[in-house]
Amino acid sequence: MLLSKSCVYGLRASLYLASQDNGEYIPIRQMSEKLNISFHFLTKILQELSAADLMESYKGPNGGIKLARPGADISLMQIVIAIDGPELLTECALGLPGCGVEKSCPMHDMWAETRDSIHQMLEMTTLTQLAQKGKDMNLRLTPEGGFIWD
Amino acid sequence: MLLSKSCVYGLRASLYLASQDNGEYIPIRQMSEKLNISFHFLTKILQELSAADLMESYKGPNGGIKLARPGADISLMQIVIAIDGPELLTECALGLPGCGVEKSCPMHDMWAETRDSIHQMLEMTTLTQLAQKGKDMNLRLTPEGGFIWD
DNA sequence: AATAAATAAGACAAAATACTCTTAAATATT
DNA sequence: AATATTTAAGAGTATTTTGTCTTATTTATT
Repeated sequence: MLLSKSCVYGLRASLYLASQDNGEYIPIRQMSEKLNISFHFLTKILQELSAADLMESYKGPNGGIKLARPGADISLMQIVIAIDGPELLTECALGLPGCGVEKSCPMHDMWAETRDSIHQMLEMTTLTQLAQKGKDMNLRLTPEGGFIWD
Repeated sequence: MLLSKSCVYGLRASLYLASQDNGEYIPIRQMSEKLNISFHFLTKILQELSAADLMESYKGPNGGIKLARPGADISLMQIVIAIDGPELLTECALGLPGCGVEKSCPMHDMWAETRDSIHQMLEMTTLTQLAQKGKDMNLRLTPEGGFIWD
């Protein structure tokens, strides 16, 4: 499993927000129902993203959550690091502490390559790119197969 | 985290065995001490690999475990699938069930590419290759930085 | 036959992750 | 001011993963 479940939920929520007409706050409850994610659990994840300055929340009626910046300025990498931390891109494939600093493990080089391609993928892709693609091609963002409208 | 801890332990043990003069059974206790992995936990993992016909065990004095086939005929992929299952190579990056069969998620294409490069890496690499590399270059297989001898 | 060395198997415990529930705080509306 | 709507926070539960411990079984050696 590449990403934790929390991280995957965070990505889906981010894409949901990036697909909305931006500016206004979206209630977490609405989003949790659309995306089929437990409301309280999603709230916690979004709090992490807010703490990382990727989202902003507002309490009270008409409150909710929104992206802190245009989706074009937020990469998938930033979401992943905010939730799962940087370990995916730093850890040894064989879990050996200090691998690479002095001695490396036998998988070091090949894993560095593969890790780079994962890094590239996450770094180069913005929320807006994927949101646009999802809208244009009517792709899936929910378990049921819908995007943000249905 | 790409691979589970069990899987990483399984890979390290496999590389340890592939680095030995082949043929004889290696006691699990010895291996667990060298690799700094809990003996009973490692035993369980090796049982999974035995069940997958990747290893063979023998009870009693002079017993232990060994590769069921030459290390050159066992890829990292086989170890990974035996322990973690095929999910890494089949699952949707956003965890959406049925992604790809009818509708795809917005990450589908890019994840398919990255996944392929992971697949390639694991499929193309054999235990013997890495064991040889480890011996030749005196690389790290233990937390302390040693290979199979020290 | 007895003993010792090894894996097999299963119960158990601890830790991490995933998820739920309750109460508090903020804010708009009436 | 009162009420309703929303996030914040923290306690609590469930599940999965990781790790430990005990007992049984197999087999070589004496």
